[in-house]
Amino acid sequence: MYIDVLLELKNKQMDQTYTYHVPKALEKKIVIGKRVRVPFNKRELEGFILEIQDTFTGDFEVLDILEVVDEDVVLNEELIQIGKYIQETYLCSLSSAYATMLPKALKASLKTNIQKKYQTYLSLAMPYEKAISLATSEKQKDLLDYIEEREKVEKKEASFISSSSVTTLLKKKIIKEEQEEVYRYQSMGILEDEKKSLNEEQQYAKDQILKSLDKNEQFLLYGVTGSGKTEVYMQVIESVLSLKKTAIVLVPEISLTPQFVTNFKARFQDRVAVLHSGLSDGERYDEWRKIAKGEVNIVIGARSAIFAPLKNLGIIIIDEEHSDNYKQENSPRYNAIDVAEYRAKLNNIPIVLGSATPTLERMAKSTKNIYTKLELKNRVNHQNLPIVTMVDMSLEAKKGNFILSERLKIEILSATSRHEQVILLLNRRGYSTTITCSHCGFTYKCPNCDITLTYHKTKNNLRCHYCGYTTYKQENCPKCHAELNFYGYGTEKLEDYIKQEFPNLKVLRMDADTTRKKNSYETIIDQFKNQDYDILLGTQMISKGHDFPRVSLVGIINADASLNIPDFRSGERTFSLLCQAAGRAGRKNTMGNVILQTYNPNNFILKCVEEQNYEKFYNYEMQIRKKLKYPPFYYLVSIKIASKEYELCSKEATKVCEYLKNNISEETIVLGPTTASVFKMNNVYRFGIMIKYRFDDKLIPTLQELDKMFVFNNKVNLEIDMQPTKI
DNA sequence: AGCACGCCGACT
DNA sequence: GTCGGCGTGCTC
Repeated sequence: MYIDVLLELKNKQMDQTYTYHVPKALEKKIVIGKRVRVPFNKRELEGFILEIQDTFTGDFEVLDILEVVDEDVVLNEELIQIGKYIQETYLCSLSSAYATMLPKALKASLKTNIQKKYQTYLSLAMPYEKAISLATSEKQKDLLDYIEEREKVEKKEASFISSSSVTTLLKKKIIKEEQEEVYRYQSMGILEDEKKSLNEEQQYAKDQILKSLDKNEQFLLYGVTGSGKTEVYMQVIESVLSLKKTAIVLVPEISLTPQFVTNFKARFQDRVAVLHSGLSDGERYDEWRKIAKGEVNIVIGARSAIFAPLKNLGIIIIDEEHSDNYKQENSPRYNAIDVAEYRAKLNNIPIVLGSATPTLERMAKSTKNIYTKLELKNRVNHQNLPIVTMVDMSLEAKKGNFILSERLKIEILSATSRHEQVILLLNRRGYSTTITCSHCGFTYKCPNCDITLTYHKTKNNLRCHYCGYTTYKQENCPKCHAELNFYGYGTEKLEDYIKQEFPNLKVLRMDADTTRKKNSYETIIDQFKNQDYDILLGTQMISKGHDFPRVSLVGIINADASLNIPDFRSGERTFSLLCQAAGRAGRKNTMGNVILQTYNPNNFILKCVEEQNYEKFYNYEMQIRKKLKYPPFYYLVSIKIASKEYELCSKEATKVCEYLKNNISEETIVLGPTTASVFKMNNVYRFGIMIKYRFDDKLIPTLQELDKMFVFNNKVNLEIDMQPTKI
């Protein structure tokens, strides 16, 4: 017997299977998808069995495998196929595809040493009466009684009663010990749950989905914030489970959606496995095995949960479909939604994509009936959407109000005087974004990256938000010793300012700097929910799906910040972010009030936010996308060429561009090379090339060829990003 | 990636 | 004379 083994070698050129011979003794352990230990170039490696053959007809010497690592299959047939899909779609190596699909413990690498955890249990080795008659002391009899009562007892627990008796009884074989596998992750206890009745829209959505449970239909569940999408998901899943099928639910980021997970746990109890970033490698391994063994029927998790080895999959649900988090930003740059669609097709099952602000790509597909659109127009219990008021900050600036407008100050005071809470969104952390000398124009810049440093007052240092470079601020200009000016402001300064302006109000700040520690995110959310504080201010993480029943006012401090990011999707992101933030206002019995501060009051996107009019935003943005040949009208490929040597990088980028133009369809547009948006990062220069295409048979083979050309180039790195979400 | 082989500088 | 610097070549 011969097997083809895929080894996890970082070099792309080596991404192929290698043939090995299986010694007779190991033959019956061989199954496709298990890992084996093999000799490879004078060392030992692990790899996946991908093919089994009876004969071998090659002209090279084959070696024997050393060992079969797994008892159970790691990569089942479906996962093997998904890996191939990822390799082809995102032009990555097959081994790296499988590596990202699996928990650390199951990767084909000898470096991990995460084992199953066992507990030892004691039980009687003979009938109780006989055991008692053989006991030679009271202690032993007590212990036998104790074990008899409970059938089996954990060894640690029994030893606590009398460890010497345990040893003697074991030696005399009156009791026996057994190893049993235990799972490390302890889920929360039983939670209260009430099944909510659905309104007409929700019921219709549910019925439509249930009609298609045996079809590969794609649904876009377009529902405003607070329209009860979660309840629809849960009731659909209930029906799926009753058919003895299973479900995957993807959320953007578990830690940002504790409410959502809690609801599922309460409804489905221990039939749910939650894959979140807080699990240790051992816990993750245990959860994975629970899923593979069919001990749970629902998996909730972020991006990588789409690879959960559930059998008999019945539905895939993706919440907050518009989130950037579904796309992995390092290789393999896969998009979990594409993988989900592929997996749904493989299983011939429906997929449901939910959002209050769907991506243009998916809304466009729904107008072409590729997706079935299901709309939830009303908030449950008939609440109105909040009222958004735009404030022109250029007028405020003339009055000397640079951070908070007159209007927002008044609203803050009025809301807090009614004991209502306030959320302030400022999508920029730190204190000041730029420090410049008033005399010579010196600006603190990162020596490794091409950007200005952000001043953090708490630590009194200057930090690069790209590479983490940190330096200390001097009192005066390091060049000419003149006075330093601070420009731009972040959450830190906003916090300072609020404390000054409203000394009687209690303020809580939440951003990447205050949530670094484990659980600090939950702590801040809980503190705010418990109404220990009047104001919660922070970056976009405060806008995620939380219910704060007492919040009646949301202030968007600088709506322009995200609008001015140089990315064709910045308008879409701004609309989505601001609508979501606005949705935090007035969720229960209170009318929501949103103040939107901007220097661009005529900006069309912001006007759409003010009206909370998705249709208007969609029609406008689609026109722009069409004119500028962006998705959903064109597909994109982004290529990044990076090197520590500037000249070389520039030269290679030009060459790549020429190569592309000569080898792909004339219809396809090649733009660049241009310097990447952060031109120099971590001392590496970066050039970007953008490809816009519709149909091009030659593109993929050309990109694959290009990729190969750079494998051996250790001075210049080339990375291809298929359907990028960020430029 | 690693681990070998291979050909040149400072040292017990 | 060696020990070891890391260039490049190969891996079923």
